[in-house]
Amino acid sequence: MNKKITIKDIAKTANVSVTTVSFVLNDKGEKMRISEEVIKKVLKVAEDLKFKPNIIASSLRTGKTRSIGLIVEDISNQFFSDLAKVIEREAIRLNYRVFYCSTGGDDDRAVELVNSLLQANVDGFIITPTEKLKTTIDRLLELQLPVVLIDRYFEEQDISHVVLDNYEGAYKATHYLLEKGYKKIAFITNSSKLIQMQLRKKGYIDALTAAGLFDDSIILDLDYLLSEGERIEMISAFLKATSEIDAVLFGANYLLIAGLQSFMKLNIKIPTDKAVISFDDHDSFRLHSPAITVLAQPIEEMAKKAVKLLMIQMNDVSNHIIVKEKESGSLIIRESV
Amino acid sequence: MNKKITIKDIAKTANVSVTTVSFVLNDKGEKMRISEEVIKKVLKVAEDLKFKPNIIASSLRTGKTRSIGLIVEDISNQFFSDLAKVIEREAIRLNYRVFYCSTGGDDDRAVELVNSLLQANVDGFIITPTEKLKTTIDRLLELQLPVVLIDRYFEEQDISHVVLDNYEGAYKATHYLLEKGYKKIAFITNSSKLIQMQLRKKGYIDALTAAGLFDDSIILDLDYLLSEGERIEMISAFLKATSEIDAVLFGANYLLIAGLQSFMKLNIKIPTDKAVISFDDHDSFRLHSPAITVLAQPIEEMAKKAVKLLMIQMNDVSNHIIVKEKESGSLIIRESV
DNA sequence: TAAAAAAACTAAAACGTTTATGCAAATCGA
DNA sequence: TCGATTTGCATAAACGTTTTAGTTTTTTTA
Repeated sequence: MNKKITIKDIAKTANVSVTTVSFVLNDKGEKMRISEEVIKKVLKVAEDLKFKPNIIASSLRTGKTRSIGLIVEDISNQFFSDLAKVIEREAIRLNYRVFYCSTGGDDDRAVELVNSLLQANVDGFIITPTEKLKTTIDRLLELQLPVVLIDRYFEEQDISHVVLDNYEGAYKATHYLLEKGYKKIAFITNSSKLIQMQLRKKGYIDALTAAGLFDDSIILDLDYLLSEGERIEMISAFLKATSEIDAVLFGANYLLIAGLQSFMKLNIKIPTDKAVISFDDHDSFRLHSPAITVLAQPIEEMAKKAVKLLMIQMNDVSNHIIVKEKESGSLIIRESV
Repeated sequence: MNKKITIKDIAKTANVSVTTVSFVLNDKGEKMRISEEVIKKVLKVAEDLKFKPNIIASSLRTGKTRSIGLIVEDISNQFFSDLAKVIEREAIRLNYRVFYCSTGGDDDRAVELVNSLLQANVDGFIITPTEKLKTTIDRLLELQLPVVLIDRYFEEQDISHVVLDNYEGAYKATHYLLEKGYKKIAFITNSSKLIQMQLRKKGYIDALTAAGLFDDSIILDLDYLLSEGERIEMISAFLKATSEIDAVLFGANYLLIAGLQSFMKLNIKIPTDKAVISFDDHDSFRLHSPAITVLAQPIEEMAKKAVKLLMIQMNDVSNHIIVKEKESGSLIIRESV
């Protein structure tokens, strides 16, 4: 019906060239010495005709799509969905759209997603990397594409990232348990080689070692790809085998979600039988009785900062500015300790 | 460095025209009577040069972007993030990318998001509409754009949608409470005029009316835009004012999330003091003790069906095929009744 | 007063595809 | 055997922008 208005139509009705229209609409009117008068006329015509620029055409010419690719581990995990929500909001505010995808912790899938986003010509990436994604990310860096990692990074890779200060967080949480008099503190984590888990483990170990209470037999490593049922099984088995422990630190929210079910199954009472702290907050943890003490990540700040770092790279084509942000987590004390 | 390979490059090295290359790569070789021999040669060269088509250029010419817009109410609500996860997976499987956005229940924002996606030239929309989005969606229909609504729809609008059978679900849940002997059953809902809430309410009312037990003073309507704190306040006040009720049906997961905190505050025990059922499942509800009985939506099926209905419309340019799907919810009986 | 510089625009190429149209050579029909 | 088809490909226009390289007119300079 009412066919699309193009800058050609504007040019025609305003009696100027498309070049002029383009300059004006891109705010380059002054720089290109288009007269005040013409600028006003063009602007008015564009308004009158309700002109909406064709982003595709613009993208083809400029190579920019005003879209960013967001790759997280699992959108149905509240930590990531909260993160995604803020990132999306910030992006839209800056007139960027976001393509969202979940890796599910699968390396191959992650590589595919990167390739897919690459083909879609996204202008930049915000990525929660999987274990072996380093070389794929190296490729992006070689292509000079803006990338910021979030939640985790690779030690040997020079790249902008924003992560929790996992070491400090784990140390703080463990120390809090020690302070409260717990002595046999277990750590349930995933077997990921990724830095964020390694640092959490290190913070835990160092805090215990400092207190002379470290015992490496009470650390449980679970594969990320286990089903929830399997996780519950394995945690239950672990708890049975280590009945002497008096507190448990969980390395991620989905681990405690399984853990709580194990506790229920084994009829272990929190905090009387065992104290509990988890990384990452979650609706379930607030609502649980007793409410769970957590080491919460400042999601809003982290998301905002990630977008900011990405924009810095996007606006600075020549130099690849690298900023490494480490955010401090906050121990939210509730009733589980 | 290694500049982008285009079909022009392929044409040159294969000694054919770009037309031929385009035909071959789009599987139109046979139809366009390109010889077997040439087809093979072109394919080989494309492979050798590791050709990746430029989607933008293709989009500009064809008007198709192979992307869909997904607008949900709130990605950080588990119901929607679960939905989004499946939709994304299905879309990628079909070689579509998805732009994801949350309305936050805000009409103005929803309109903006639609416009933004429109400008991005998405090929189709999957939308959880807000209250006043009907006319905006009408616009999409006029533009002959594929649209499917999910979770809710407008009664007077002829459009594909996939929703829960909310009436049946509410009736089933209420009836279950009646069966268990509860007589004063309250309903806590949001004040949305949207059909899905109205049907839930109707199912509830009809079930009670059939049992001769309907009392409209024990329905609590809460505005969607209230903060969680305010919701807790209002639910608490309501529970105090209506101490005679012996069961509560919650119209959505986020309402029970507030409700559980009210129960805790008022020291009301489930299910001894009051029985509880909620729409939508949630990690917290499984983990809660007692675990909450819910009317769960078949998210996986709904998401898959939504994508399927969208694809039907996308592949059939001429006719706007309308399919209205009503999925049956399942009452997951746990310990809160 | 003529040459140089500045101001105010515009023509046309380019981005990488898709596709309508064209055209020569080979095949067919009568 | 000669016009009509069919086969097998190529030319070039088109999608809607952005941007380079002009061009014309006006103003400044010397």
